[in-house]
Amino acid sequence: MSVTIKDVAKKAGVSPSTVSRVLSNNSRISKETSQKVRDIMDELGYHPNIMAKSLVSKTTQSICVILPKPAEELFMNMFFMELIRGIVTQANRSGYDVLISSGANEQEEVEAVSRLLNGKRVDGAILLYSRKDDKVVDFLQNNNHPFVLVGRSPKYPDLLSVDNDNVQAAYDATQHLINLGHQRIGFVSGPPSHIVSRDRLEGYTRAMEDSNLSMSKDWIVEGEFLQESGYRAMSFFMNLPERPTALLVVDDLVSLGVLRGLHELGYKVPQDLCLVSFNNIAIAELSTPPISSVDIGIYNLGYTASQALIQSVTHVGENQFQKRHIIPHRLVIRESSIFSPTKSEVNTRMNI
Amino acid sequence: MSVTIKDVAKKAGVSPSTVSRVLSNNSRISKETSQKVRDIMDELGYHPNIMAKSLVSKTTQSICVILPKPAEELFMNMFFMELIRGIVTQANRSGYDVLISSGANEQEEVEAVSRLLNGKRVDGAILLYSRKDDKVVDFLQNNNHPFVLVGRSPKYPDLLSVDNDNVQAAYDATQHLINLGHQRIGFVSGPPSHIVSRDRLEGYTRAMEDSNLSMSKDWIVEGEFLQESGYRAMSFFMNLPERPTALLVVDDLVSLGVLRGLHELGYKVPQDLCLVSFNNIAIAELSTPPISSVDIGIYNLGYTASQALIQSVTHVGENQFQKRHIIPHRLVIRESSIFSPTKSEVNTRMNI
DNA sequence: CCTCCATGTGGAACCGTTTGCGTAAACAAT
DNA sequence: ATTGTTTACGCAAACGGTTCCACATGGAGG
Repeated sequence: MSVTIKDVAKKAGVSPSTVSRVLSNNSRISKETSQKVRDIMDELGYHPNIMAKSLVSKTTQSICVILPKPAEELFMNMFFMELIRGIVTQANRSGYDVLISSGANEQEEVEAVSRLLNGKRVDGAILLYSRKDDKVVDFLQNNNHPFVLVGRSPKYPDLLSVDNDNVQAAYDATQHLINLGHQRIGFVSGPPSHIVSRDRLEGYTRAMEDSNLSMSKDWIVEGEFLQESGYRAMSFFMNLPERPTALLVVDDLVSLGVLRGLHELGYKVPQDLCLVSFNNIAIAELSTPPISSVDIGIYNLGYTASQALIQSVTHVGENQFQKRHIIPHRLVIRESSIFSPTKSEVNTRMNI
Repeated sequence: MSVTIKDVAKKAGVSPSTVSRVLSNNSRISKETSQKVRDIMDELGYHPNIMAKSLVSKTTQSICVILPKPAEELFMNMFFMELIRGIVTQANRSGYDVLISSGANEQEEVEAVSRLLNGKRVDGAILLYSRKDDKVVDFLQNNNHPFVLVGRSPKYPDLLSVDNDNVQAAYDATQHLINLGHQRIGFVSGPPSHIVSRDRLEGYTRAMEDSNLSMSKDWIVEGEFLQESGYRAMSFFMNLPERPTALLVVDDLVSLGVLRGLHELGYKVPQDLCLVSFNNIAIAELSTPPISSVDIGIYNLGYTASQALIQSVTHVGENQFQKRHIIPHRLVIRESSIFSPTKSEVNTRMNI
């Protein structure tokens, strides 16, 4: 049997209400009483029961985050851990706890979220928006539960969301390659159903157009967010009569596939082909050679998502705060796009 | 205002107790009443308030897992996500929720855990045991809260724990190299403060001894669980008058460093040096060449940890169940240790 | 016909907090 | 001396459930 507020009250010779008021030290309690109660609390090892507190306060001081389905596991592992770290750090700083949930399929996800939100176990949810259509989003909207999307959705334009400016990110990355003298730049995209693929493609296209560089359909291939897609894209590009001299790749993992393919065929990066990709997950730095990548601030995405959500649950009703949060990106240049002077080889990249 | 058990009771023309009994369908409620109540619940969209339930039942149906400090972030990202996935999946299957917590330092970790466990927000904790000394472990033990360790600890031998047989794992990996004909096998270890380094070193040593292969101190170098350590170890080994022909590496990330170093110096893997490492995180498969690695079943570690913890909190007092769970490992052989026939190069590995 | 037991349900206490309202005491102002 | 105001605290209801106990009903057994 653990020690309750009543035990403290009794031992201190006051009422439970007084102890409660000491706990939330905003009320008018005399210095002496307050100190005495605090001493007793320490002595007895009192810890307020969070469940009881949230029963009456009608707030749980916790949020949940929905893990995507196992199918997307591989792609998401590094990404998601970083995101969670950001979320948990921010949430804890605001005195909130974070609950992780998942479901084997969309239906299970909805059930899990329903149990958590409707059952008043959490105050709000963070979810990764991936597909164009999402039953979880629909559910949360219909029951108007507070939630925030990581990513953006054309279907739900004015939801609370945290995202990058992927168009600009792709523009910047492409511009980087153009500045290096490249004119024939290919783009390895993801599935067109993902908005992020489309945004990055758009940024790429704009940058090419702005520099009056020609593009053909051959310069653009679509795939999944998987290594194999990169491998296939690579062999497609390298078999072209006019090969590109640089590639913009939608995700680091895909880049890894490109890299492996090139390695197998005996091509060198960046000498034979330059590479820039997106997301800057750990493997970008760790691969051989390290991959230039647009850092999208995953931790920051999580941190900001948590912040936005908690703000919206604590100030429910007030509608004046920002809906869309754009996290800044930053191009991290590594060996895959720039010839490294530490290696004593002939730089042939400019002879294109 | 959400719908409560009383609303359901009133509308159904029964008492709250009856509704409660319908919810936990074990009591003696007539078929018709039960059905009627269920219908009303659906109609009203009733969801039991989890907080209220756990206030009286004194069980929260949730556990927490403590993230290690940011310092270990890099090493842990992929590992931890996989672990969490295992934990969450199992927990959800058992009707439990999982709460993620972290702290900037050990003191903060203790405070977080104290708040969660003493505040009765969670029923138990899962934690990664890393160092030889751990305030969190001490805290949990002293307040005898249910918890399970992922990893093993020589200081606390008979705690509830989930772990691999790292000695055997290293033995198997070494034996694999020996079977391939290697005689000069080096070992790149982690920090000796980590029990996992010591265990794997022991397995390596035993295997070498069992095959009557000579070892010198030069064959064993210690480092961190970082890429740089691998890089340094590589240059140490390659400068030796008598180089090893194969390396056993304590972690995939370290292997990546070795690989990069070899690549820079123009050496080929596995032709010039064979590599086997541990953990089999995603990068092992994705690197060039793919790294042979001992899969330690990270998901399974998490899954089992959750299972063990939940079992121990639901059957508290009963002391008869298993304390130490050993998760099986499995050597995954890839190109880094075996010459791949798909590549048309001369196999020089056996000419050692 | 009376008792007994099984079955189905209601009443009320309780879980550990918070909080609105009430009040006693002390002091200031009239 | 009476009234008003402030300060410090207690009482009790509420939050939304669960569960022990009581009670009514209806057959079965004697």
